[in-house]
Amino acid sequence: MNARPKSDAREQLLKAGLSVIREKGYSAMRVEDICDRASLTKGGFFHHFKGKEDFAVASANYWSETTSQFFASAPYHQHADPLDRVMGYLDFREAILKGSIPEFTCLVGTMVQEAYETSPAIRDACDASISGHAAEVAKDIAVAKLLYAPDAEWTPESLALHTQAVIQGAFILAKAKQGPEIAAETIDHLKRYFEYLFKRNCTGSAIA
Amino acid sequence: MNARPKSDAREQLLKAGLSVIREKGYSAMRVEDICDRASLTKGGFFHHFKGKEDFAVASANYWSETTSQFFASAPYHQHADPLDRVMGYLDFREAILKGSIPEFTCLVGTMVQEAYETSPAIRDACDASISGHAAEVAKDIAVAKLLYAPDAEWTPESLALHTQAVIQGAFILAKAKQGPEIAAETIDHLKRYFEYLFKRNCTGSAIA
DNA sequence: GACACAATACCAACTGGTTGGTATTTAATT
DNA sequence: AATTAAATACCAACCAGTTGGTATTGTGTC
Repeated sequence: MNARPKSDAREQLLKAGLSVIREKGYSAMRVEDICDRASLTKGGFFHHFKGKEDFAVASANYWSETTSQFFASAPYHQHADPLDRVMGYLDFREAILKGSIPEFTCLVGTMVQEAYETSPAIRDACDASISGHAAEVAKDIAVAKLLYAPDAEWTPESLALHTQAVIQGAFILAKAKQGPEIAAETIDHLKRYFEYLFKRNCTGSAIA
Repeated sequence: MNARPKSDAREQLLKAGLSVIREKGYSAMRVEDICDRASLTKGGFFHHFKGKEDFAVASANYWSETTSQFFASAPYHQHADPLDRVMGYLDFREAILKGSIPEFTCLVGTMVQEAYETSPAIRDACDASISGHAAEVAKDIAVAKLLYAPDAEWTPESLALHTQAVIQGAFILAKAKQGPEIAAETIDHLKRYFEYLFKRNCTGSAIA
């Protein structure tokens, strides 16, 4: 049996990394912080990872896996209409702004700010995570565009990346202002932009 | 003579801080990095600042001063029409995405991500910087709204903060993707949103 | 204007706690 | 027996902050 319990210590370490890095950032994270939270000693940590940077890359990849599963199982995918799926995605992003700030903010958005100049490996892993998620969103946007805004001049890819930028920026504001309220407001603006783009504007309903 | 050169060493230190923190972040910044770039020794550093955290707060405040002067002297203020000033601001934000990434990205947006949990003093200084700048932008937005969208349901304050969120998020994408191009694209989306909000839409011109 | 005196600005060397990483050993699994 | 997983103990480098001292500048006093 259990040919691959695969020692869940590694996953415990990665889970610990997600929370520590989102609290303190990558540089301020100490290897011992991770070990403490995972109830492991340093010897164990260095058995599973080559070093701190290697761990950060693994954390970004683990983040990509867990978040893509999380979004893949989200309810908005059930809508038949692609625009409903897109707007459902935005509603979902807003709805999950719950709990403490480290709980709802983005690991890779935090980490890339610290490591983009000093660690190409970390930067690439963060970029892959953000761009990969954006590409998923872009799929629904592309189909919705064909249906509702076929002649618009923007591309689905750039709109999906813009969406990620808004969300990342919302997290920065949430951190500065100590709460998710402003983040939700900025996603509201993004939703209004989407409504305009997909021609639910010009009916007079959106503007008072 | 020169009763108060006021020792420009302090300002040299602060200037060094702006570049080092934008390159490596706050935690990875070493006091000696600052000293090296300012051609000073550690003794000199600790003469001017109580410690690293105190320096970070001073850096955020220095950033607020220099950027507010920079934006105050920008050409877009000369427009008579408030909406022209608002759109000019966005054009200006896009136009200054030049040079290397540490040169055009935001000090306080970077720093608050690292320090929001661990240093209330730094967080507050970063928040004051972002919110203060947003408040300046909100002034023109408020006047433009009265003229062009008086009944719209959004507030000038929330739109100004949304604008800062987009810009901060654009910086994160620029860091992940190693260049300003995506940042410019996301500001293009923001400009399109503003055109919609201020009723330059509904003419069919924006959408092919 | 000369002198004492005090404050400012800065430097070079040092300290001590922190921390990423290693070497060695022990326990479990196959 | 061999491989993997994890613990204990340790090290060397790093780095924020300290100390003690030296120029330089400003200020009050005679």
